[in-house]
Amino acid sequence: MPLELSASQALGLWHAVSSGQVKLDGRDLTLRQMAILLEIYLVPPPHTVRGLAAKLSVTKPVITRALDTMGAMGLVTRQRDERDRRNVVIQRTVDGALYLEQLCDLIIDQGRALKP
Amino acid sequence: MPLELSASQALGLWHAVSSGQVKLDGRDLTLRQMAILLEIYLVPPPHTVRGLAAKLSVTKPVITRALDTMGAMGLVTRQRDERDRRNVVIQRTVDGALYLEQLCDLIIDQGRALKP
DNA sequence: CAGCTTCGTTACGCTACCGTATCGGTGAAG
DNA sequence: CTTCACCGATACGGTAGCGTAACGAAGCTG
Repeated sequence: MPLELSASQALGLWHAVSSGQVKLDGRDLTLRQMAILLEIYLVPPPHTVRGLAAKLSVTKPVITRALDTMGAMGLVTRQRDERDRRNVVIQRTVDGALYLEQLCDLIIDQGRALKP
Repeated sequence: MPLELSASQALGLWHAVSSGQVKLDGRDLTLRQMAILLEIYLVPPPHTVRGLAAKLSVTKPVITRALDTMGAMGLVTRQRDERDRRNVVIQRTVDGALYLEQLCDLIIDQGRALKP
């Protein structure tokens, strides 16, 4: 199910959704934080700090800090891996799912409202 | 030309493009900065600080700072309005157009590559 | 056990953004 | 000319991000 977008549709959609996010949601997630959050929720677990860092080509402290921030927002949770206690497993939360659901609705609505 | 997206397509696209931006482009624009940049390039001029602030429901210093940063990156330029010298007109640049063209390609490519 | 690797986290100095408040500069009205 | 309204920029204190480097805890190897 590939998606064929025109240049106008692509940038128009990005514009509408970005503006909508800025106007509606006070939380100002970084592009990196957004990428991390989506990775956690859209890719099957388990997720580790090291794995996320490699997947996004950023350093580990970037992940740790992002998890700190998004954890304080209630969007994710961390838990020690009991099988290898060096690892930390990142887990999803209800609030995080709700947040992405909201984003999803915004994207779909703005896509539907693309002006001709 | 409305665009009908499924939930999976919407979040998948957002995920792929966000990750691509993080990995490929060193510039880490804030969501707000991105919204401002797209507003400047997709909406017919003239653009003023006050107008952008109102359009995005943010304060004026946010716009001034974003223009400082993106100006240093070469993405936009500022110029006094000679007809009413209180105003500042924000203008597009070649580099800014190239940057958005790159983003556009990324969105289109990732949309096309959405996994079934 | 000692030695080494692999985790995630923390420390450090730095830069950039935030919101509020204020500041010059400009235009318009009395 | 004085006064007032408006626009963008700046100052300020606070917060949060960055990259590099070092750290403690946990596993692995011999």
